[in-house]
Amino acid sequence: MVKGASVEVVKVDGRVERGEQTRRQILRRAAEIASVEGLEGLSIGRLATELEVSKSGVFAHFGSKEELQLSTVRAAAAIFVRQVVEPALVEPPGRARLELLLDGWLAYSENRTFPGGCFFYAVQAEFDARPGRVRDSIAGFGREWNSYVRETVAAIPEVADPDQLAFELVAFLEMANAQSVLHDDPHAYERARVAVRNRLAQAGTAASTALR
Amino acid sequence: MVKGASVEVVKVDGRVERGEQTRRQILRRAAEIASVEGLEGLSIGRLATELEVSKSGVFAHFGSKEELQLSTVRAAAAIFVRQVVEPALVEPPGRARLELLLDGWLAYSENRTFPGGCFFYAVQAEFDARPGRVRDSIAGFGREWNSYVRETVAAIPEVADPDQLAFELVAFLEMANAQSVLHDDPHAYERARVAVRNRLAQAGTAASTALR
DNA sequence: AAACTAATTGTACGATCGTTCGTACAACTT
DNA sequence: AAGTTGTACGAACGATCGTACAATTAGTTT
Repeated sequence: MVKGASVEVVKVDGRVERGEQTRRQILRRAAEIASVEGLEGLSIGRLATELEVSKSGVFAHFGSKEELQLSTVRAAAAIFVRQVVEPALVEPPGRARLELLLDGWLAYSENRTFPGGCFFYAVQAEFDARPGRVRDSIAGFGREWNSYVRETVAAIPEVADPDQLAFELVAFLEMANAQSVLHDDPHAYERARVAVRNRLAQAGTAASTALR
Repeated sequence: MVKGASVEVVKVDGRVERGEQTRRQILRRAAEIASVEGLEGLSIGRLATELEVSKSGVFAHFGSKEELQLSTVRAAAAIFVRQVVEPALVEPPGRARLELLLDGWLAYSENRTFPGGCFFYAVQAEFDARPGRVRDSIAGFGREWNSYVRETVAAIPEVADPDQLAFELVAFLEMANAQSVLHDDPHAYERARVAVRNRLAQAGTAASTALR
């Protein structure tokens, strides 16, 4: 067996290697800025200044601001998946996985993975009413997230209406993020945890169907 | 009695009258734009072009962009109060007033009083992580709204924890707005109505305390 | 009719925006 | 060693941003 042949994929070009590292640094910083200032408030010049590189150097990586925004959204989605979705996969589908998922989300918001709180909360509100590829991309990730929560909820046998329950649970999460960031109120997360616990307890009883 | 003496307040100066009307038109349009593009995306030049007045004419009314933003927030708050808060006052404090308030909010979002959905949802997410007077103003109105919902909830005798219930109810409203605008999904409002009905039914039973 | 006042306008400014272009240099290929 | 490729740079572009200020128009007061 040739050593390293399967570790270093195909390319070992030091130039593109360096380029990709620069690109990663740009995108990480871009996601941080965008979570605070929005994807429109994110400017190429400011990004270059903060990273101490040239404006044209930043621009060359993406070719247009729209492409930078799209790449930033994708990069933030990867961070979100690694921080929220993947840790919950250690549990098999069911209530335990759901609780890990929701707790993971609240931790992701609370520990300020992005300085402005949840990246997607910020950019969804920014682009929800505009046309364009950036909005479509954001909406696509939002749909993916909603679907995943719904499926995770649906894996619990007692749940009667997964769509409805997923709607309410995600509402608690986003509300906690919004209240915490806007009002510097750490109690919001405890409110959300109580709401989640209460709602899941309700879903586990026959009363949930009787209440219709 | 002198006719009209109490109707036309003190001033009858046609110039300031015209000025105030212009100002109202500017602010109405500004709130519409800001609900879609945000308060930063709102530019004085664009505002002037759309209203077919001069850029300096718009600017003169406010003296700075920050003052325009602050005035826009106040104008939007007045519209919100008239459309959501005041109609619910026809009912005395209690469950009926709360239901009117929540239904009023959902209608305010659903019928697109502002083209981008709820004005405050949009600008809260935009300014929540930035410092400054505009953020402070938005946060102030947000606190007022939260307090009012909490007090309205607290007027219902069966409610054990008004803070918690208000948190959850508002979460449903904002989630409906967000889903509706981003995904063009009118069903989101029905989801919110179901969630509200279900949660209020739960609050009216002894089970709400037993579930702790 | 003249003097005054308030709303609105036109012109101009410096700064910053996204974008384009030619160039410099390091790294890889032959 | 010579040639090619990829990243990063500096300078400049037209457009738009918020802002400043003098001129103009419309309405009120004397």
